[in-house]
Amino acid sequence: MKIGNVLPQDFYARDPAQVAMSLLGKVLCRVLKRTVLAGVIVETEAYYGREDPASRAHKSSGDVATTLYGDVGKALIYGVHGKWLFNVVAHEPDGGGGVLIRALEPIRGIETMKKLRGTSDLLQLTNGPGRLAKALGIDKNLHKKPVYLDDSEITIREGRGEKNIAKSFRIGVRKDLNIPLRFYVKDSKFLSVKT
DNA sequence: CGCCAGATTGACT
DNA sequence: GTCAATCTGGCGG
Repeated sequence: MKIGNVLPQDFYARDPAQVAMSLLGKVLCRVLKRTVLAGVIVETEAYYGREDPASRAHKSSGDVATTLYGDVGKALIYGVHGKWLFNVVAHEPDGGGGVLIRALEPIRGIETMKKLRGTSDLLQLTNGPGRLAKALGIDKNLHKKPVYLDDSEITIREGRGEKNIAKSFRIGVRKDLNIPLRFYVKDSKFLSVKT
């Protein structure tokens, strides 16, 4: 699997749902010390701003909400239930929103990921937002880092094209919108939930 | 200032 | 099936 160039910042200057769908098949690349950890994105979810009851920007003016309305293409690390979740800020110029990365197919640094995750089961390595964050050594230190700079510790790059895309409602959300905002590669073995 | 909820996971009864 | 862990921000549950 060849890892391509980083995606430009304006890739993220679109509707979050568009970006979420376009990110499938792209490669999330993490440089940890000297090791490259990477995986193909196979599952994403879109979140909007104040109008989205599931968004952290819904009734908030804190740092996370501000970041959701700030520069696109920045990593947004969100802590919940004792885990770190990895998002990318993505929205149109006048809006707010982001994309949650929910699952990866590991392609580089698999041994390191196994060590970080404490499991040797390839299929369990990155099949969930909290799991992939742990497998890639993602934590609050990466908050607000740009993912569109080639020498960044965390980047998103060109990968393979995906056509077999399906959608569903978001996972684990109590107050969802009435539209499907989860996107995934239909036949991937690395999804966070079976479909 | 303390308590609760939240986009989850894994351990335990 | 139930429960707790880690962290942030809103609210007085």
